[in-house]
Amino acid sequence: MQDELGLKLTVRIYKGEKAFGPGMLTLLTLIEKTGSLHKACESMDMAYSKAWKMIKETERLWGFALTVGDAGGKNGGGSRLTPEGRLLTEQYGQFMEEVKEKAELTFNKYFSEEFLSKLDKAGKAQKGSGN
Amino acid sequence: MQDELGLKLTVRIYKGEKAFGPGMLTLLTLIEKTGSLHKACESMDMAYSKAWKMIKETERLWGFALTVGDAGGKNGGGSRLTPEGRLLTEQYGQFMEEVKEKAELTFNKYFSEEFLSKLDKAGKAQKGSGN
DNA sequence: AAGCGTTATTCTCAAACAAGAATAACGGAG
DNA sequence: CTCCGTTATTCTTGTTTGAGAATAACGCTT
Repeated sequence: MQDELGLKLTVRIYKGEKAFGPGMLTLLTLIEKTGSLHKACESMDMAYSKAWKMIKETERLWGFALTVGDAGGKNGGGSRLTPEGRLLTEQYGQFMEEVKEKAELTFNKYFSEEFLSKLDKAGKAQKGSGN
Repeated sequence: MQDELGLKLTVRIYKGEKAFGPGMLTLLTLIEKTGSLHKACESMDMAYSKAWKMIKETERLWGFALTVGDAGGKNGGGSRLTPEGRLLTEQYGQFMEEVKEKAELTFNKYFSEEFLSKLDKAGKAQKGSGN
């Protein structure tokens, strides 16, 4: 059996350069959930160094910190979101969700069974034609 | 404030693997316009070999040809879209356009001036932001 | 003081990706 | 019958990407 048709959307916010995308959403969400950049990286299977660079770069672009971290202490330390980090994460998340929902509906409209069978027919019609 | 905030959407159709995206749209559109894969590649500054591989791979996934080409002849030959190729290109193009339009509206709703100033305030509320 | 788990930072190495060269075949035009 | 511009195909090379190691500092806990 053939694979079903599916849609994948990537929603990125730019500020000249790329300023926020799905990777940051996952990362910051996991930092908030786990309280640690280290654990967040493990969860999403991303190298710590990469995550750290991503965050630094994003912070540079926005001009404010998204996370704050402490090394040492009870559990070795940890990271948490700044208010701006939390706000941005939340807003982007909701935005992306809404866009995806709408896109999914639009997708079903354009790539319906009807269209697919039309595609199929076009294929059959093509037998020995010299367009 | 420096650069304005902007949105970039990538809309990809999957059939298990990636089956159609913005690159194919541009490529096929240019083939239709120029009548040649060679010229299309030049126009969009893409290596011929890469474009050719992309097309082959996409055709494999869909199970039908998207382009047909002739080597030799009056102008050296050329390529054109099959009916399915044309249909798919058109449909994806319209779909993508509609999704982008809607997403743009949603973007303006979520990343309004109001939200941006809220973000700014959150930043000010944060004490010594010695980043 | 040693150990632990973390943040922070830089470096090295391999894999993925894309560009461009090289080669062959084709068929009309000069 | 060679030249031209194309399709078609593979190979080499350089760039970009990301993973993981290495190193240091930190502050609880034992």
